[in-house]
Amino acid sequence: MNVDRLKEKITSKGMKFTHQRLVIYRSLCNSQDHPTAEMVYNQITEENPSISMGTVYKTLESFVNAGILQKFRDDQGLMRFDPVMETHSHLYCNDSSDIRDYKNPDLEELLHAFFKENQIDGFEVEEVSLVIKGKTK
Amino acid sequence: MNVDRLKEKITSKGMKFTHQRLVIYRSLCNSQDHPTAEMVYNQITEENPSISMGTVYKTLESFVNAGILQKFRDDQGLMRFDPVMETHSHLYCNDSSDIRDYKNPDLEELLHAFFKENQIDGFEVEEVSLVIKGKTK
DNA sequence: ATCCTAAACAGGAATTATTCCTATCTAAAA
DNA sequence: TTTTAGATAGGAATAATTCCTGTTTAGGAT
Repeated sequence: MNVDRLKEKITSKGMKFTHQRLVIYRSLCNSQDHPTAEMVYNQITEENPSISMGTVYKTLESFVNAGILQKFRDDQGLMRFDPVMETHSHLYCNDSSDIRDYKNPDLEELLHAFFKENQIDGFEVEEVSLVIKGKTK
Repeated sequence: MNVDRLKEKITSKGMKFTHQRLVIYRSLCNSQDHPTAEMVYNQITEENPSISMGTVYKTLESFVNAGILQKFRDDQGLMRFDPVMETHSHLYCNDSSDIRDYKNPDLEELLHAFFKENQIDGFEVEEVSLVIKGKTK
């Protein structure tokens, strides 16, 4: 994604466009590994040594609030950030800390139909996601 | 569950039976709210003021290793402990930090069949669980 | 029943992800 | 160009969890 499109993404949500936000958002868009705040910091810090850890945290949180990123917790309790906004599941590798994306519309359809059919007493389902654990082959 | 059955549960896994383990395991068996280590500590500390926080953490971890408890992370990154060992899902209330159990054999069957049918390239599924978010009605 | 030892415990220090605080700076509207 | 609300840097504070060490104890052996 080029700078203009990154800028457009950021400003379209009413956020000021800053160098820090560009760098942090670009880092996420270029990564496939659902990085933690610290991973983002390590990735950008060589080219941008003046960007502080606090800014990374605050910026990631702002992106989540603006609807540009999703966040979730991994097994170790670390917050992970994900630029893919569509509904999808994650594959957790039991042998490493790898987390891959898994998207399957059939599965979503299946689950949607299931919970429409099987109402839960005293609970209104709003969002269902899967935690899939296993081994990379 | 009476003391003898609690003791049997603990010793059958090759663990020494101690007062601390009894109290901590009993607290979990009597709770429905998937408590954190701190919640367990608060629950037992009035009757057992000499049990330390470190012991609560270490004991819960030992139970998990022995296969007496399950653990998982909630949205806030807190470790939650669960005496229900069978496969089941959790309902996360969006308005509070409540987490309820949800068990449905049909759903498990459905998911099992789905992943048998839909192999994932380069990944071998070992365990699937659901994160269900919504509102308590 | 007593002794012995590996394991468990209490208490507190250390670690670490994350949040908070505040003085300074800057994007972008006027 | 000026103005100012919001963004940032840097570091202190917080909080869940782990680690460390000296003491105690469960339960098998004597």
